[in-house]
Amino acid sequence: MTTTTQQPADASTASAAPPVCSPRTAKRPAIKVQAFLAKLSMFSEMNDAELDRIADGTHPVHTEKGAAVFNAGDPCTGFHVVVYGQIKLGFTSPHGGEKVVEIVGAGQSFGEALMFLERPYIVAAHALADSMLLHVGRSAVFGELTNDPAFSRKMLSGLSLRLHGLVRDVEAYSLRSSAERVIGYLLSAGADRADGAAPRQEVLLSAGKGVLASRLNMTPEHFSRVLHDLSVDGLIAVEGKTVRIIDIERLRNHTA
Amino acid sequence: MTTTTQQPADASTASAAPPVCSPRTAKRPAIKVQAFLAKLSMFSEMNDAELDRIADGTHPVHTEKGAAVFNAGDPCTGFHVVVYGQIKLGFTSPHGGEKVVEIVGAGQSFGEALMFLERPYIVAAHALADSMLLHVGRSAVFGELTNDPAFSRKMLSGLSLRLHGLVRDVEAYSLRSSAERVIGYLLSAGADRADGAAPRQEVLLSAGKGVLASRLNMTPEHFSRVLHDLSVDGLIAVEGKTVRIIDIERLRNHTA
DNA sequence: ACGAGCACTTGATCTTCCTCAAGTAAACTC
DNA sequence: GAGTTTACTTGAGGAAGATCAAGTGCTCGT
Repeated sequence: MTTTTQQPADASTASAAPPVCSPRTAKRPAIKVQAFLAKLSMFSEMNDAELDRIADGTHPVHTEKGAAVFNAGDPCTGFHVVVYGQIKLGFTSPHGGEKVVEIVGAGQSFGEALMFLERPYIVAAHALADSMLLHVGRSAVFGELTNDPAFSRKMLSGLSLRLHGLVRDVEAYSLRSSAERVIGYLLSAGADRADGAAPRQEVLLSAGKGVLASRLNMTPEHFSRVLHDLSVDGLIAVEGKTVRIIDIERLRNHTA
Repeated sequence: MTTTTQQPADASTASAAPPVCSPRTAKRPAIKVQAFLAKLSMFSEMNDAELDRIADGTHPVHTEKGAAVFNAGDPCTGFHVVVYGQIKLGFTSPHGGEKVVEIVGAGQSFGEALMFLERPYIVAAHALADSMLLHVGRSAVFGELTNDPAFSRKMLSGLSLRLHGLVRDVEAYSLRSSAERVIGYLLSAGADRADGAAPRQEVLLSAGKGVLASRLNMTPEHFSRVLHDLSVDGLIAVEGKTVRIIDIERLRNHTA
């Protein structure tokens, strides 16, 4: 079953489906759902039949920049995978403030945990860029869980990894200064693409500075100042959205 | 629920406290381990044979007050369940600071996530009181996962719940003032025992104030001051380790 | 290209919370 | 039951980061 663009397989029941289904069926990038899913570690060991069943419970969601994928309080009917684009997950406080918890890019997924808890979302998801997601329905996932222990293991690993990341965030928020958090981000963002030993010298900021600042638990102003200070000290050079790391050793050891 | 002093339910036989003894050998009746495990939601649907296999991979761990169950960097060979006592999970920063991430009481478990990731611990676990734990070995768990989908689901739910709690913590740390975090703690600790609608009037602090302060991301001094201020405003009354909630409505709406 | 709007920067001030330093009360030893 | 340790409180001062208020420079739409 080589699928073309997937129809909202279950549109009848999925009244909560985002309103983004375009009237013109024609020219969306026709991606092969199974092929895409198979590349995710979560589904990597599945055979064709399983993949087909998952794909049956999957439907595409197109979200334009700035639009919400879901809001806090919405019921959770499955989880999302980013095909292309970028999504931010965050809280909005009653007093108007916002806190970005996670920035999710292509190939990453979000919302699994809520799916298992049968609770409404506590964060909102907004597109930072025009994005295409796949929504994988809960029942498809639950169906495979019951007969595929390897898949269960993958899901457990995925959830554990996320938990681990969150604990590391808590550690950073609690006992690291804002400058240290910025440095930590730069180093890890630089390490991402590092092939071999040395991290990259040029880091492309993965989102706007305001969004990153919130992700790092600080105001945009303060983020700007930290970047400025690091530049003055000759540790980095900021050119728009790219940061060149000048002295990685001193950056690692920096304390202030 | 969150009582500090816990009865050593069955310490009678453990007078000389043999540090480790297999559940199967006669000294500590095997039946007890299974019976205890069966009460945990994680294992609640298991049949006797499964429970026996889990119990086979389980051994008791006695930890006295102040001692470490494990430290950051230690390899993770399974997860722990608290039979009685109380354990704190936390980071120690290189500069001497400490941040308590979680306080774990009887009937609760910890360390599952690391078990799935095959990574060393990133937090340390210390006993806040003389405690007895059960260490459930990874291979016993993994064995049951492969042939019990219901168990997998339970583990996924458990992990999801923890993730959810952590996200709520991040929200609290990010967009709530310290006074709001204290109030949130008091209300949720009070809600624990609430049968019916109204939360309890008397809250027994689940740990020492210093530990709680760290859990809530503030210094002991600041925690003390917040409690003082709330007392002065007539919202609560502090008597040692118990806090009487005087005006719950105003407490809920308190901002500052 | 033009202006409009948005994202980012920079500066001045203010708040929250931490740090350091005693002091007091409760708990544990002997 | 006195002495010591540990836990908590209280006070004064300070530092990290937030807020408010203008700027400046980009991007984007027409």
